[in-house]
Amino acid sequence: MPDNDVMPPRPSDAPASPAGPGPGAPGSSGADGSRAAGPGGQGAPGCHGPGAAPTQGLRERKKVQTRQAIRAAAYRLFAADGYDATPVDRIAAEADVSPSTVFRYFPTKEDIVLTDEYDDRMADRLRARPADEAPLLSVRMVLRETLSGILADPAQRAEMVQREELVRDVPAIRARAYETMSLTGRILGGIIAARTGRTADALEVRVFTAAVFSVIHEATMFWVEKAPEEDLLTILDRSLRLLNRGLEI
Amino acid sequence: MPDNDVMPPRPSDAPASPAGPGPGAPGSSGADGSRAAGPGGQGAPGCHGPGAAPTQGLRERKKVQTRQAIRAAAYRLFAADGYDATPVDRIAAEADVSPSTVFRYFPTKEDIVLTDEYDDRMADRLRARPADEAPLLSVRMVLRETLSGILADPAQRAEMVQREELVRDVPAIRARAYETMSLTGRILGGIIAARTGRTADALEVRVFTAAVFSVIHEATMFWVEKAPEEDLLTILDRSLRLLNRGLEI
DNA sequence: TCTCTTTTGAGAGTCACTATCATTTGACCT
DNA sequence: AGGTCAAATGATAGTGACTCTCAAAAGAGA
Repeated sequence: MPDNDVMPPRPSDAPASPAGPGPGAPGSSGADGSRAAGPGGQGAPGCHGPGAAPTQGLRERKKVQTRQAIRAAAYRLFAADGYDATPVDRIAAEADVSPSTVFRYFPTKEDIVLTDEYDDRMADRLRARPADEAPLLSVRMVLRETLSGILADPAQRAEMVQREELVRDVPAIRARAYETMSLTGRILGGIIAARTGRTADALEVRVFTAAVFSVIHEATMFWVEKAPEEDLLTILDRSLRLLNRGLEI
Repeated sequence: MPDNDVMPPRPSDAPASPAGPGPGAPGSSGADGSRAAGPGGQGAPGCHGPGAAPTQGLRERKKVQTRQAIRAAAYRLFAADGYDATPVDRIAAEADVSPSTVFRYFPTKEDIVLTDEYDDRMADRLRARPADEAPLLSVRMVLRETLSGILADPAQRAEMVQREELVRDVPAIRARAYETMSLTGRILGGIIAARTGRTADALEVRVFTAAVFSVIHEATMFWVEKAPEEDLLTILDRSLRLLNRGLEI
């Protein structure tokens, strides 16, 4: 049975399994390969110089291409006509693939917007922090490391802003964003648990990750809604420090 | 222009309005009238004693009846066959109304499960707390007052457990639950803001409500998943105290 | 009982998604 | 080159949640 390398897990899978993420790694499928997938992003799929060894086989490169084409088409149409007014069929037409192919690459329309590639990198960075550091401080540092890279690159920054605007404006996307958040939270929870000698499903660990991610989300929303020119990192720092102060406001 | 008294606001409404809740109160429509709407709940729609004056006209009473019938039918079928395996048409048939009527009463299938009637009461109780009390303590007290009432009544408790189980198991419902949460958060935010001399959309206020509600949600999930016999109030207290300690774990 | 308004039901349509199957296409081997 | 196999694609036909519209039914008030 083929079971399609291309297909990430559906949100409606595993409806009643309280266990951690299954063998088929959730979150990012790592298949993207190149940054700057945004509209017009020319990226660098295999351009390590003229005549360099191709990164992978033709098949793999085409998959990355198709994925980016669909995403770029979608972002373009969403920006022009709005999310709800853009049927998947039109995205498929714009990306020059069949509707079925779109669903093969992205299990839901929302996932075209919400495929997070940062989770793995953040998890690695978190594991790299000293084990005796206060968990909340570790999170702040990791956030700083990860985001400063993204915000520095105009293309990545623009894509992030557009995505957060969609999160802000479209209920369906916002809803999935929460879900993604709590999934990422589980990864974080595992790391924090290991470090503080608890199990990942201990109440304290879950409360910690829920609060942290919810605050990160809210701070990001504040940023796109109210202060897009201000420094996101500053806003996040203010927010997480408030959390660290026990929410004494 | 009729504009249907029965119809609560859709989740997809107001896609780009960053302003607070509009004039048409979001959250609960207050149309339910009686508690214990769960399966078999006989409640007390107008039973203030034999021969007492009817609460309202026949029309209003029928609306409440229909609403409860749909909800009861849905809960029954969801428990028997599962949420995804139960089409709205079958709920309509079971409740003996047409499919269109179901959608007139509940804008989405998820809303059949997630109509919160507690928001208004909690908001009132929060406003009643002394203004100089620490916000987080106020929230804890309000939660205690509200929940102890619900948990004491077996019918209400059973309905709450069933609802939280659906939130736990069904991604679509969980997603809407987050949305409901952040909507309720806005109400809370308004009250906290007024009390601490800020605007409702100040970063500190938003971070506060986001953290609080997310923790309440996570603690409740912990309760249904891990410790349904334990006291929910104790779990919530532990969680909110951890939050108050600045998440030092 | 008559009229007005609200509520309901019926029907057709849209769109996100699923399942299936034949066709194409890159990968690998000789 | 040519042939074989597995994987990716496209076309087609569903299902199910919703939306819109309009005519019939039923409570409210005179």
